Amino acid sequence: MDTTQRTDRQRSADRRRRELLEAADRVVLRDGPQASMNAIAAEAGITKPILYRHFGDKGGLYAALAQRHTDALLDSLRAALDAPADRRERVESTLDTYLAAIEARPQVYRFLMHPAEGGQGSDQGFDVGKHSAPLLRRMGEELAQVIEERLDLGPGSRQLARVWGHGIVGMMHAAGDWWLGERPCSRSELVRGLTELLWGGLAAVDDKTDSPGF
Amino acid sequence: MDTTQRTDRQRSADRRRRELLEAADRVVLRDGPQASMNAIAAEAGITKPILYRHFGDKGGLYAALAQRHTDALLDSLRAALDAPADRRERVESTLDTYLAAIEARPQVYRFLMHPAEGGQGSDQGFDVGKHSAPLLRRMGEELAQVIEERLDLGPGSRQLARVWGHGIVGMMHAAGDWWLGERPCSRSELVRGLTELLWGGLAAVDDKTDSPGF
DNA sequence: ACCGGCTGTTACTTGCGGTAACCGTACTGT
DNA sequence: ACAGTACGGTTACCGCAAGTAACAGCCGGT
Repeated sequence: MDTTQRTDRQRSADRRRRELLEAADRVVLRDGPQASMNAIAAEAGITKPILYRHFGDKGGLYAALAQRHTDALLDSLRAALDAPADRRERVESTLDTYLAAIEARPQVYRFLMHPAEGGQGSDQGFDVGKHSAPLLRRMGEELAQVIEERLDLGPGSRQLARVWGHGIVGMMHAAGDWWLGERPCSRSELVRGLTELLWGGLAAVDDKTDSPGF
Repeated sequence: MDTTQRTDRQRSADRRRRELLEAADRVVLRDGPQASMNAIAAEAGITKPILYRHFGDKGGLYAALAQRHTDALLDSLRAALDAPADRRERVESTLDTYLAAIEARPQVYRFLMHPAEGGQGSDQGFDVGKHSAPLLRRMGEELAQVIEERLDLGPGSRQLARVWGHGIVGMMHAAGDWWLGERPCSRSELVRGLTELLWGGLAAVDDKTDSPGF
C-alpha cells in the first residue's frame, strides 16, 4: 500500500536531513566542535526538538556530520593511493592530499578529531577502547587493506598490515596536527620529511660523530 | 618581612594542592575524564569553590593533573631512550615502555589524550592550533631533541628532527590506541611491527606478484 | 579588643543537552 | 463537507555541570 507516499515522505525527510546537516556544517565550521544544538537549530531556522527527532542526540548529529566529511576525505585519499605511480610517489601524494585537506579546513578537521566526548546527561559507561576519532580508525583500516592487498608481507601479513596502517596514519595525523599549529615549514617539506622517515630514514642515517658507534 | 610565614603558608597550600590532586586523580581514574568538579571536591572531602581557588577552572585542574602524569611518563621514556644500547634496541624499548604504560593505566592514558575540551561557560575563542593533547606535543618535542642531538641529519636537521619526532610519536600513539581498543596481538608483536616499519619496512618489501612492478 | 587574611561553606546564576506537551495544517477516508 | 490523523513545528520545562557571589569561622599581629 501507498509505497509511493512513503517514498515521498522518505525523500522529503532525507532532503530535510541534508539541509539540517548543511546548517550544522556551517555552524561547526564557524564555532568549532563546541557548537551548541541551539545554535545549529537557529542556523537551520528551526528549533532544537526537530534536530533531536532527526538525529536522536548530539552524538547522532555529530556522527552523521562526521561521516560526510570522513567519506569525502577518504575518497580523495583513495584516489591518491590508487594513482598509477610508483609506491613512493603514491605515499607522497597521499600525505600531501591529507595535509592539504586539513590545511584547507582546519575547523572541520578539528571537529572530526574530537567528536562526541562525554555526554553528561545519560550514559555513564566510559568504555575504554573506541576513544579515538573514528576518522583515524577508518583511515587506518583503509590503509591497512591497501597495504595488505598490494604488498607482500609474508606470514602474518594481516596483522602486520594493520599495525603499519594505523601507525602510518597516526604519524600523518600527529605530524599534521603539529604542523598545522606551528607552521614550521612548508607542506612539501613536511611531506618529504615524513616520506623519508617512512623510507627507513631512522635506519639509514649515521650517529653524530661524537656519539658511540651504534 | 615575615618570609618565614609566607613560606609556611606556601608549604601548607602546596600540601593541600597535592592532596587535592591526589583526590582528583582517584576520581578521574574511576570516572574517566568527564569527572565533575563536584565529584572531585566530594572525594577530597571539600566543596567546589576551594578547587576553583586552587586551580582557577577545570582546565587548570586538568592541566595540573595532566602534567604530573606526563612528567612521570616522560621520565620513563627518557630512561628507555637513553639506555646504553644500540639504536634499534632503544627504539623498541621506548615503544614498549610507552605501550606498557598505556596498557597498565588506560584511564589515565585516555584522560591525558582528551584533556580540556570545550568549556561552555566563558571562553568562545576556539583557537585553531594547540588542539591535540599536550602530552603528544611534549613527547614529540622531546623525541625531536634526542634525534637531533644524536643523529647526523645534515642541513636543516632541526626541522627534520622535529618532523620525525612528532611523526614517530604519532605513529606510536595511534597504533597504541588502536591496539588498546582491539587487542589484535601481543605487545611485543606490535613493537616489532612498528620497529620494522620505522626501519624502512615500506621501502624494503616487494609488491605482490600480481601487481605491476613498482 | 579589633582587623586582615585564610579556609571553608551555602546558595545562586548561566548555559547546555534533552524531553514533554501542545499547536496548526494538510492530506486522508467516508 | 467533515472528522481523524500524521507530521513539522513550537514553547516551556527538567536535570546537571561550570563557575561565582556572599557570607561564616579561625588565626596571628598590633
